[in-house]
Amino acid sequence: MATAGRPRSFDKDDALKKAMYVFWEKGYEGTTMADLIQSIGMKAPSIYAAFGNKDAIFKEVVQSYLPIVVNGQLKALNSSPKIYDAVEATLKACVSLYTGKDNPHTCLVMTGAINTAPEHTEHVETLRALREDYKGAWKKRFEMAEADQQLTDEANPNELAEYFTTLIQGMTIKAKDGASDDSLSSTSRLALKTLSQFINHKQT
Amino acid sequence: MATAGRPRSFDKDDALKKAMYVFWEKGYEGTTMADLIQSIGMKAPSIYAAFGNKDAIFKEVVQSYLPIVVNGQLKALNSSPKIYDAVEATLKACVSLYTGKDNPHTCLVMTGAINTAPEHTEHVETLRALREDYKGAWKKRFEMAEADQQLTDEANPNELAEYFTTLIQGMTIKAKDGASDDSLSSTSRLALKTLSQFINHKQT
DNA sequence: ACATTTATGTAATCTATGTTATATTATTAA
DNA sequence: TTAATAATATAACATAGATTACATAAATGT
Repeated sequence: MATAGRPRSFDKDDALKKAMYVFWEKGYEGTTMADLIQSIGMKAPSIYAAFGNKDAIFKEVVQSYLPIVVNGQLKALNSSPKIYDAVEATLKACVSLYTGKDNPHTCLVMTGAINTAPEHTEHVETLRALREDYKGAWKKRFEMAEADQQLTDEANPNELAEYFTTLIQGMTIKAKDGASDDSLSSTSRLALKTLSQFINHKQT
Repeated sequence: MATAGRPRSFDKDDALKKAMYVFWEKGYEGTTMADLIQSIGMKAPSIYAAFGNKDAIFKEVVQSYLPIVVNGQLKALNSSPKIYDAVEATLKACVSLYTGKDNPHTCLVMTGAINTAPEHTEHVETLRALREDYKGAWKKRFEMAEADQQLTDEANPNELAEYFTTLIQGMTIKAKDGASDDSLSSTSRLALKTLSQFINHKQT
């Protein structure tokens, strides 16, 4: 039921999405309120009324960004029972995201808040924690593969997770620098050569 | 011979070094003139007289940082005629730099200017070009190895260069997030497993 | 000694950017 | 129709950060 008062003349979710793309492309420090005002198409007071301040908008933006990673990469990570195929699919999902024609060529979580002023280290820490979670998801997937005897004795889930997430983090900078889909794909292909050495081919 | 006028009461090279560490740790946007004033220990007018403005200081800082990469990583890249050993040594040099106890845990060229305001994209572009040069050095090294028949026919110098520099860029973010020497070292070890698959073991 | 030159510190200034005060408008409830 | 509520735009405000004006200090050259 509608409540009293003048109704909002814009859709908040739509505005959030627009803000997300701005932060995604320019990062927290590179984004100004003027940028957000322009992309959302509403004046400052309306935006402040709807979201709070710049920090609050960024927080909501980060939350609204997460499903992109969850529904893309983390879903791909569990898309196949075969660990090699799952990793291959996940890297493909990364490359698609980082070179997609309808979105900024990087990852908000990876490059959204690198060098902030001291008063905004909160966001740096938030994203760092998300990167840690992200690596945790990879580790868990490798532990599953290990339990499933798909990995050799030499394989270490934690090390493999670090290896792949390091590579992916590097890709987000490469993409921001303009790396092509082909370029990132061949890097993925090379990365998989390491994984293949840890795949257990014996039948149990 | 000394020229007329009151002599400068600080050493410019020393000041530049101090400024370098600040920018190295905090990046262009994360560094304020107040930070530089404090670390150099001289007031604004003296710093402006010696260097110009913040942009000019950053430019000098970047130039003064380059020898660290050249004398460390790029020297390591040519430290052995054997490509595998050379790459291994280079990765080791990276890890040492990114976890060294006397310096910020990242690379100024990789993370020094990621999200700047539009008026400072010049620095983003400068660092991007340096990253390109860096990758070029890797590519050249792999081309040498190729000419020396150390690589298999499947090996592609450009792809190998992209692969390793992507990984190294990822390491700079991992290190900034607090990754240990051991962690980065094991990532290096895994990365080398890909390279080993491209090493030509035949005698010619 | 004195003029000239350059560096220095204090304090002001300029500017970009985040945020809010005020008046107005559009809606619901009675 | 009128009161209450909430959103809106304009325009002002606040603040952090880069930069500079000005007076003073320390050197050189004559």
